[in-house]
Amino acid sequence: MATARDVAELAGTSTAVVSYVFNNGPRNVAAATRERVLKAATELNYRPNVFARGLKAGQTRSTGLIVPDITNPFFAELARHVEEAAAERGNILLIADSAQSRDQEARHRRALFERRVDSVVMVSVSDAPDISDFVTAGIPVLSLQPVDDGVVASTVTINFEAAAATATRHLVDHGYRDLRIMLGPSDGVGLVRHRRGFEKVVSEAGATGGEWRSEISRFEASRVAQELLRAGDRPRAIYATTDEQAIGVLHAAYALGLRVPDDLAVIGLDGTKQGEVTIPPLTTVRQPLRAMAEEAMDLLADAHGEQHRVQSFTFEIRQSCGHH
Amino acid sequence: MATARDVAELAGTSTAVVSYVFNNGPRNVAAATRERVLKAATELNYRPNVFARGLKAGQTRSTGLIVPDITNPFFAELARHVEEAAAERGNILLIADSAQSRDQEARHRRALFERRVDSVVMVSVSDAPDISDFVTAGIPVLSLQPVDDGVVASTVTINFEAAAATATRHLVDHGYRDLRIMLGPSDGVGLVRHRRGFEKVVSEAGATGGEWRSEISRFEASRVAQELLRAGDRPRAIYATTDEQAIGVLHAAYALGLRVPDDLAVIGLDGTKQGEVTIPPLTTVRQPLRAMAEEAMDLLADAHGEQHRVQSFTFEIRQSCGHH
DNA sequence: CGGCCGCTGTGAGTCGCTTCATTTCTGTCT
DNA sequence: AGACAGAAATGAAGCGACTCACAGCGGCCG
Repeated sequence: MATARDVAELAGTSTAVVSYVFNNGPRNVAAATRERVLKAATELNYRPNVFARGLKAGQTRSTGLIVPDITNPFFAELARHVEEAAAERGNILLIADSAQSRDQEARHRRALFERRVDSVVMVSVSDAPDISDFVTAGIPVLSLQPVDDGVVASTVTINFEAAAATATRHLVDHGYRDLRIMLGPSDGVGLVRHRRGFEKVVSEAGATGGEWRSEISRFEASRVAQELLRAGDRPRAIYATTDEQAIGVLHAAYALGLRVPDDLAVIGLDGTKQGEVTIPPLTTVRQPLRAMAEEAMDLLADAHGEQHRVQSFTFEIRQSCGHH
Repeated sequence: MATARDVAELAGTSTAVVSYVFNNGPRNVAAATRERVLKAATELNYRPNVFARGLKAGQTRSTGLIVPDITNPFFAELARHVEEAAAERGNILLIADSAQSRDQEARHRRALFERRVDSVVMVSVSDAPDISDFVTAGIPVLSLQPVDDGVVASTVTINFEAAAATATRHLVDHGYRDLRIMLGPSDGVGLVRHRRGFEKVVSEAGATGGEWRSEISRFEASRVAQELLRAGDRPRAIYATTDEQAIGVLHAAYALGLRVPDDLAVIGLDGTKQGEVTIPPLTTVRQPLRAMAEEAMDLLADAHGEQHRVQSFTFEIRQSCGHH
């Protein structure tokens, strides 16, 4: 493995110059010298050793991403966007999957910390993740989901209350009077906002509401929804706070022989691409992942204390809600 | 951030001893001293600097994983299993998503190389990825999909020819006589094996075969399948060489008003969990991801030259093929 | 009682890169 | 031509952990 010294020797110069060339500074290098160095580097297939660099410079040009469940396509898409945004800014992204487990998440936090990532983007399994290690080490953390007060992290999110209200209003406006909201398992701000948006619209419309909780997985959501739909007072419409759960609801309806949207309207939230090819295609509130990822990386790069940004969502009407 | 020197001072000893304690060797440390060191380390929240360690030791206890498309749940599940297998062996996993792009894949290979991963697990976008950097640097590479001759990498795969034959035979045995295979876009050994297994069974049975090609995405697969199904000589059964494509076929049928399995039987290959909640649930050949991940990490740890291991698949019969 | 062995502990060199202080070079102005 | 400013290049000092050669210290044997 070639080192900077090898390159320097071949180019007839010093390691300092090699470093300046590869980092575009902090000193200037004459064009001719730069050429020689680059040529020598190519010839030797030289790559700066990340460890030596990280050791000396104290920064690693890497960002960590923690997602609660990489098998959920929403988080997979999110990872892709964050990766791209990081790459555009010259950073590499370390993706860590918590597999829905708080312990795994904690393990990953420790691993990222030890690898001295410059910053962390996270969607935690919980609403109040312990990020004190990062905070005391001065590593900025940004959450792409609302977090409880007391968690010192910036956030980039959509307005979930408005999102829930939009979806619910759409259902109400099209005549549905018996609705349910399917919420996630944890009890934080996120849940509160979803519920508020839903209930406000329901009560204004004088409709019937009600909530169900499920783990964020299509499998659990299907199980829970089957219970719900088998019960006597089956609702006519369900708003699920994630697409993953909405897909479970679609399957539950299928399993029970109910037709969507004729017997049951379904709306999700997230806006993954796969909503286009569910059966039937899923009406959903789309989070602007690309823009959120960009803004996240920008905020982390500047890192002027805690920031909270709200991005706007779009409502994608497809067939599962019955009115397109 | 506390260093070994800080710990040593607090414990009244030298950095060498701190190192011996944290690595259990290579020198012995008296029990009393070890205690003092551990206590000091806890007090200072000391973590060995990964970069200093990696620089000196030349190994990083990290493995890279390159997948062609993390939004494909099969690869997401694969990533999770490989991550677990790596963690059990004390390694951390760096996940890289090629996003179906050869360029991205090349970029990730470079990034992993620079980060001096000890080994690489990959599923390439192509059948003959250029892994010469790793090879010349002595970093072992293992592919979880068959690769063309000339690629110096170990492999852990199932027998695709047998898998295709099993699925096809199931269709033939249940009376289907007009079949199609949906293959992926690239032209390597993988494709050849799938095709061979399919065609052998088709011709033995005197049935009608035929092949279609599609990108590995449910969206493209749906588009391609809609063309296929709209044509005059619509087949009665389709075997897709990935679940992702099979799901696209399911959607294509839905979009055209065909019922699965009554009008069209569908079988996939991969065996992701989500096949349980597709509409209808998907019959599929399951790859033993957990076992494959374990064996992959074991082979990479021992790294005795190129190895090729074949694992056994299972055939999961659900409703999409019409006979359960 | 001297010599030697084995067990602990220490100091310093090393990994490859970045960067600062310093030297060397180039070219312009008087 | 001499002086000098500014640019370019260099050498060397770290960054933090690992590890080797070596020193200190008992204890045991002859």
